[in-house]
Amino acid sequence: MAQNEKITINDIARRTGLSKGTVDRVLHNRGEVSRKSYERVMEVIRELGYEPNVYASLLAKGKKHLVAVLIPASEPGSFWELAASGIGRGVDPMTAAGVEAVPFPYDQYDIESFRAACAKVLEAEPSGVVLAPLFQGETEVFTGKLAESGIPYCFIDSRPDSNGYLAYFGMPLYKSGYLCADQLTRERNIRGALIVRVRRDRYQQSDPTVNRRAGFLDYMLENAPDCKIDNVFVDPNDPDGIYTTLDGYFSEHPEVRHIVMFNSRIHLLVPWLAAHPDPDRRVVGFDNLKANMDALRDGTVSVLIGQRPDEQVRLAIEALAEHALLGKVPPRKDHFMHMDILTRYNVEDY
Amino acid sequence: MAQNEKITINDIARRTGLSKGTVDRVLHNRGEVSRKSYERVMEVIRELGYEPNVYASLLAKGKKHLVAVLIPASEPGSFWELAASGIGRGVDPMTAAGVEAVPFPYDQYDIESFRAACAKVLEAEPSGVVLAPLFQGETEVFTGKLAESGIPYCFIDSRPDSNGYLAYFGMPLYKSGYLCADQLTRERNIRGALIVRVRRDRYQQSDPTVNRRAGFLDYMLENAPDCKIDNVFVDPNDPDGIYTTLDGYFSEHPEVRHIVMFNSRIHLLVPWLAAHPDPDRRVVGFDNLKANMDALRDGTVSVLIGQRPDEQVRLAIEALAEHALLGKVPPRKDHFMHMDILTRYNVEDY
DNA sequence: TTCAATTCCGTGCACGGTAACGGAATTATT
DNA sequence: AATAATTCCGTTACCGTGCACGGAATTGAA
Repeated sequence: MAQNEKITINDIARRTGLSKGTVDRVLHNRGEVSRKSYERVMEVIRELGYEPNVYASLLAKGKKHLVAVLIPASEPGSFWELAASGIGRGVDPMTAAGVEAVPFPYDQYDIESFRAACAKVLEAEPSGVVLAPLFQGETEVFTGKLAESGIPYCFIDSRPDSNGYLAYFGMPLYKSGYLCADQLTRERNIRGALIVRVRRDRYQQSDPTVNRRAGFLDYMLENAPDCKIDNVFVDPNDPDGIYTTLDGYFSEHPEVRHIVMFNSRIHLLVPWLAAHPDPDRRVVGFDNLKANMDALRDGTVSVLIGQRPDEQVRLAIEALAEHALLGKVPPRKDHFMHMDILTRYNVEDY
Repeated sequence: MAQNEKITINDIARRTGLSKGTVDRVLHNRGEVSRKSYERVMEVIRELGYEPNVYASLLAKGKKHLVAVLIPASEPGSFWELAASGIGRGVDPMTAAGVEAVPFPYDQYDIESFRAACAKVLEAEPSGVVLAPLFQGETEVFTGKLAESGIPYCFIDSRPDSNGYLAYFGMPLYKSGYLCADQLTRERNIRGALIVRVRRDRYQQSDPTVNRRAGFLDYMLENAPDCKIDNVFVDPNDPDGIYTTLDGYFSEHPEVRHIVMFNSRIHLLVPWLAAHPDPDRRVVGFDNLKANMDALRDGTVSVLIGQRPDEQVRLAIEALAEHALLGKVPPRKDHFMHMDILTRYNVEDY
């Protein structure tokens, strides 16, 4: 494959009668070049269509690009563990291109640990940052600092109203509630559905669950207005409480069958569900945690809606890498990812 | 970020008392090295955990790696157009790493054009080949030649029984028929279903459709043994014929409602479906062609099962790139990809 | 006009690896 | 033992960029 000869800065130097040192100064516009020479060089660059040789550049400055990934610590079986798995995966070709992604974990329930992680990130002087905006105010403070330092950043999972980010990768949250409702209501005349929420929701509402619930309720309003919809609250750390809560509710409301949760914790209901089998009940939850997928396999959960958090992380890293390496800016800012419908028949290869 | 110092071939040269020329010869085992020196070098390499610097290597040999993608010409709106779109996308970080993927299209109905494309690929001396085994015999001949030349290759879409490939990326075909049946039979007592096949199937059975049909029939046998299942054959190039065929069948069998196709051509049925709306009818097809997705949006098709052909191509290219650049061999050979369930509620962001 | 201060630019080494070339050391041949 | 043939290995010139250093050219001040 005889490519058309790649042109180098030497070619440009020769063409302009200048030296490669000067051409280099122009390319990285770090001054010390007369206006006349500058323009002449730029002209020839455009004319010949010069493109820098990435390996040579990388080799010369011997610098690896660091992409910091600022997400909650990945406790085993948690949603953020899935996200974290996107850091290593699929990034190998990029590693070869001189990009290294490094996680900066923090405790998602402790704002102080978030602040500490942010400080560490700034200290590491990364070429880019991937983060999930869990703490709204603090996130704003941090991204402000990033902007000051000229460090680009991408959001995943959710997205604040600000505007300075390079790109966002996440599920369309409102629509996912809609989809969820459609999967729950296969039958025409659904009588009732129960929304199970974790107790924390009452105080600290997370963006994803709020939006999903909104989409869900709108769908039901449009398509099943007569359906009774109830809410119960449970404590994730109290399995017995969950069991008795469900027992209590369903003994009072035998006409209600279907169950939905808008966070990733549907697996918490498995003990009760397994103890009260009902082939006509539909149970819909979110996210492909291992425990959730197991529940899908044994039939206690009907459908999971997945969003591939690992892909979100990977794409965000890629976007930042391309920005760092080639100066590329993604054509769109907001990338709403596909919502995967998981059933027992397609969960195996997920 | 002060990394632990990267060790270079110079370090190894110093440690062994040899020169970097010798170390290089060992690394690429191109002979002219005494057994003793060879082993000494290998020992130190292991000891220090040497890893070659990819950019330096790439820069020095100034060679781009070529990955040939041997798939049918991407006619607009066809399945292979989707696959071809994976060639450019997401490969950018790899382009930076010195890998270029180039399509070698051929006519999927003309074995001669396939042979010609194969010849071109061999001539181009690629570092790897991605191909879909449409012509069984000829594919075997070609992969034999690749093996002779030591060129690794990956299959996508489908996979022959041979064993020399580096990796395979595709949908689990049999299981996809199973999934398809589950999506078709939401209701308990389904009366009948119609399988629409393209006429060519009778003579040249493609692997994917055969396997899908097998999975479908097995599911029905297990879960809905009383369901009547019929087959009709249509000619893709004769829209009127399709219309009258369906008209004819359904006037004779009003009790049958649901329709399924195992190739990517479900969109061929849209004119008839649109003219005969039925809210209780379920129509399931495969692959996210634009025409199919449009049918999903307007409600004529209920569910599509997608396999992300672009991802398959991308992953195959990546695997070959890693092999070429770093000598990595994928841990598994067979990668069965997730089957996406598409409905009108999640088709937008696909 | 002369010398100092800027501004601008060329030179040359480094980055880590590749591969051609030729020479030293070893072995084979007469 | 002398010469030829091998085997083995070191040297060296790249690949295209980045960047420090120093010097030439230009401008300013005296």
